[in-house]
Amino acid sequence: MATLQPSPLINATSTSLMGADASGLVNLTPAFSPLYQQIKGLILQSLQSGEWKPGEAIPSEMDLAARYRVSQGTVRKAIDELSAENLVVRRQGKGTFVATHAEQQVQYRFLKLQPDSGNVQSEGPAERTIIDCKRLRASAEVARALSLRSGDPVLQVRRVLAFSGVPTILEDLWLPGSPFKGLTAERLSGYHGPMYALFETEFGVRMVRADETIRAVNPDAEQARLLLVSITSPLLSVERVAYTYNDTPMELRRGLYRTDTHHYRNALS
Amino acid sequence: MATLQPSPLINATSTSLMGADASGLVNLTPAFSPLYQQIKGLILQSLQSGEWKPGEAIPSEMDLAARYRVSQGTVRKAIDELSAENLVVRRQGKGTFVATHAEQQVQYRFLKLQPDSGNVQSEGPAERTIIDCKRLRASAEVARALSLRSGDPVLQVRRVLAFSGVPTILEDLWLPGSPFKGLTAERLSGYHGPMYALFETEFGVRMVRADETIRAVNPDAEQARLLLVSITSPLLSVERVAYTYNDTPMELRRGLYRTDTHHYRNALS
DNA sequence: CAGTGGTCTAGACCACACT
DNA sequence: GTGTGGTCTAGACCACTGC
Repeated sequence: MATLQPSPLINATSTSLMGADASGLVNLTPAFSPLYQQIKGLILQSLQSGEWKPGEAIPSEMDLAARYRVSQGTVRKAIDELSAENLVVRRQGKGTFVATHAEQQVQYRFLKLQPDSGNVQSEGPAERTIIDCKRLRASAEVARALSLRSGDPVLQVRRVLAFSGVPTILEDLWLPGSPFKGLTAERLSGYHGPMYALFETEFGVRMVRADETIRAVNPDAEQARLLLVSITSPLLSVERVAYTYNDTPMELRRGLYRTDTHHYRNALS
Repeated sequence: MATLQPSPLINATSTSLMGADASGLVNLTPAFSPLYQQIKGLILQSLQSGEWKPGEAIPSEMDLAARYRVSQGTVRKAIDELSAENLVVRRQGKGTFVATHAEQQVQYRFLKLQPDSGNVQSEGPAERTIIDCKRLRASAEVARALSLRSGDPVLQVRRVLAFSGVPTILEDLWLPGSPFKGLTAERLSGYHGPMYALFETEFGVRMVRADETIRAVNPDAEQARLLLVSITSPLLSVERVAYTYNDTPMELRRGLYRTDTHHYRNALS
């Protein structure tokens, strides 16, 4: 747990010092970024490298300020942004913690489907059924989404989520083969809790961001069978690409949602 | 443009002063809020009351600090939050401006439908056709969404948006009657630009936030006719409630989106 | 050039959580 | 009590905009 300053920080000015800056940070005017952004980048590196793991506390603001030789306020601003991006969670009086999908509060953060009446809590947990889990070669489409090459090994998972016995979500997932080596249907079935939490603890992969593309479609015969609907039923198609740190895509997920008792909720601001 | 301090600000402590606080702000410990939150509330009031109109600059941080008798940093934190909520826009070197739907950059901020290939810009503006615009009494459902009473006067608008000649969006809107007195089909047809921009300039109603409920549905006969699709085509149903300041609902909008050449895009974080 | 928002620091004190 | 994040202040300087 070395706390050496990893590399010289670059300040925004060419010649003058700022405030009571004690570390003599200097910079050429062009190609620069604010100090707190650089600090944010350094913290991000430590998050990526696994120096602090999901659920753990990161060093206090004072410690980080000492480590990077900047003021507490600068560290604070860096952490503020990380907190706004849901990468860390601040808890007054306790510390700042690496965000995790395993917490009760933010479980299923990426799942926007809600029951029409009542809330997500009142509904109880989804009943999960793994339909399939196999290793195969990436198609061109999957490869593009995951930034792989066509033919690279990928893992494909198909599962159904049911609420109160009603199958509501049919999902196909594609995961890059190497980071998820060792993932099996048994592993998935045996785990109770969010899938992204399992990814964190078992494979060290933390999803931080995702993009969804939504369409209205009709299911094919097998999809209709698994969701117990007719092939003429309109369904929501939700294609998600989920990213780890560094905007690295780590999952392609195609969901089919029944929206007769549930709806996709989105807040615009 | 009076700059009197509107009301005594309440500080977080009971007896001691904070820092070099010169205004002697005092408070009982229970029932409090941070100073910058109170400042934010005061700025919000001025935004609501129309003291500063969309597109205009609000006073500088220094001016506001003097007006409210707090430090610049406290005003800054208040404005930071307003900026994060898209209520104001900061422009370095120029000032802080009341956000507006009329700006080129953030036009159609609430419209998440995008062409499958290319971006929103490359597509060019939508061709708009007002189908209907009439005054009527709020149904129970509409009344609930708009926080009105059943039977209260509302305005209903139906329109179609087409891209490259292809009708893609069919929208029904309901607006509370009193704030939008004087809105007619001609007014809407004659206006080129975002509808929410017209609401700002003509009716002083600024939409700041919205919730969308999304489902997959089939159109009825008339909807299918207007969108040039069959009644078996799956369509995206997007029901939106848009809010002004103070979480006051000011619009109910039901959209039917064709998703054969477009898709609903959502970023999760 | 002056004025604006943006960055950085330093120090004080508050609210909260644990021990 | 000690340590954490949270608030508030004051002052300095930087970066950008427009006169």
